[in-house]
Amino acid sequence: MFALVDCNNFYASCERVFRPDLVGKPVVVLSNNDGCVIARSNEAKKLNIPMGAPAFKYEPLFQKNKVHVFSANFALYGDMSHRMMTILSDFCADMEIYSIDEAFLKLSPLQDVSLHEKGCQIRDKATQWTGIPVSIGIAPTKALAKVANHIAKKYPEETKGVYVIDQDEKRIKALKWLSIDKVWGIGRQHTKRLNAMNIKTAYDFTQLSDTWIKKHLSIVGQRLKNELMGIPTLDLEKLNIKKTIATTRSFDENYTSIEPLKERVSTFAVSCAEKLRKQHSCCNSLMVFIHTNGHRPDLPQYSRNMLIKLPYPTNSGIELTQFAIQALSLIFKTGYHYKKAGVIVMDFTPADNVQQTLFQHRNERHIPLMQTIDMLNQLYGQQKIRLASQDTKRVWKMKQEKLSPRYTTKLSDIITIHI
DNA sequence: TCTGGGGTCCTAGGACCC
DNA sequence: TCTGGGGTCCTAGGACCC
Repeated sequence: MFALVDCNNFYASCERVFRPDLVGKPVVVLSNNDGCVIARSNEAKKLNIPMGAPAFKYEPLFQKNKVHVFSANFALYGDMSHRMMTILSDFCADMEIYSIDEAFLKLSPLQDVSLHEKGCQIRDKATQWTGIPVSIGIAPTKALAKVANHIAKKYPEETKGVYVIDQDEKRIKALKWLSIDKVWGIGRQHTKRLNAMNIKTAYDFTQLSDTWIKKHLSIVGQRLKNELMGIPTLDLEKLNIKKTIATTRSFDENYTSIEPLKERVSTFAVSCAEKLRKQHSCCNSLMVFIHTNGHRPDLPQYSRNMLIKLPYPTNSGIELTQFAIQALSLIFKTGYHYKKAGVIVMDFTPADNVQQTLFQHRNERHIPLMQTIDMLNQLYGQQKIRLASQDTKRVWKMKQEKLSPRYTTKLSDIITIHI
């Protein structure tokens, strides 16, 4: 059986762990730049604040309802996630970390307790040890575990946050209850098409013919149907090596010249290189993109990307920066207000198994240099060592007006308790 | 004034090979 | 009159997830 453990309103719950005074009150967390709402407590959801709501448009509603607003604090969320996953892995080594706030556990047959009791044990320990409430769905397939999780979340009173689908009647009842757009793997486009055919629930979906599903939703849809029918088709995926890595940001203001863009792109390339080294990969291709603000149709729009094949695989921040700046220079045009840029690296090879080429290869001396930079940055704080092309004067700032302390990852931010 | 960031997988079609 | 058959690799685009 698969158990899906999902943290409730994860980012909002993280903010509450060290602010117990906020329990029962509406809390929202904003995206980078304090742009839009990316997490909401149940109380905030009840105020009809949608996911992705632009913060500036909802400011009056926040004020009126005393909504507690936070800037995204990914240092905190990442650390809390790590704590959660560590606790879950104690219960079950056979685990897939599916996202920052979700994990699938593969439960082996239990002797002493029922599945439901097991789920309750996991829920209690996870919540007590991290302070974050979780919901758990247990079922014979991953897609059905997702369905069970939905039920646990939707009916916290009745289920106490744990729901098990272990009989066919329960499976069918659940599928008839779940509307098609809530099914894992069915997004907006598929919903539109299915609704047009009068397919409204997950159950309706399982009644479609294999041929139709395969033709219109490809093999992915076929797998989903199997899973919903209770036929295990998807297994845990444990390989955690990424296939693409990106660092992209919107800017607080618009840039019209290439200089500030060069600085941003350098910083993004350095960040990609760091992430590459963390997973011991080198990349063979790099893409840079820039674009104007799509929400301003009154301004001239421009959007381009440039993908370059590197002459040799590398994870050196210096080399990637050089290539990224080259790419940027090729696509930059004056006369536009740039709002966003990014660097994406792809086409990886293992760092310890790099194929050399005859004429050009990476600067080997960068390897120990990057190790030293990584070490210093880890010791003295992120980006302590930077390239000269980066923002050495710390001019660039993300809008983060409501940032909470880094309670768990910064010594000076640890809370003091007065007794 | 102000609207996020980071991923995965699949398919069709073109270019190429013998 | 009539013009084969069987592959691989790559890319862009579309769908999805959190």
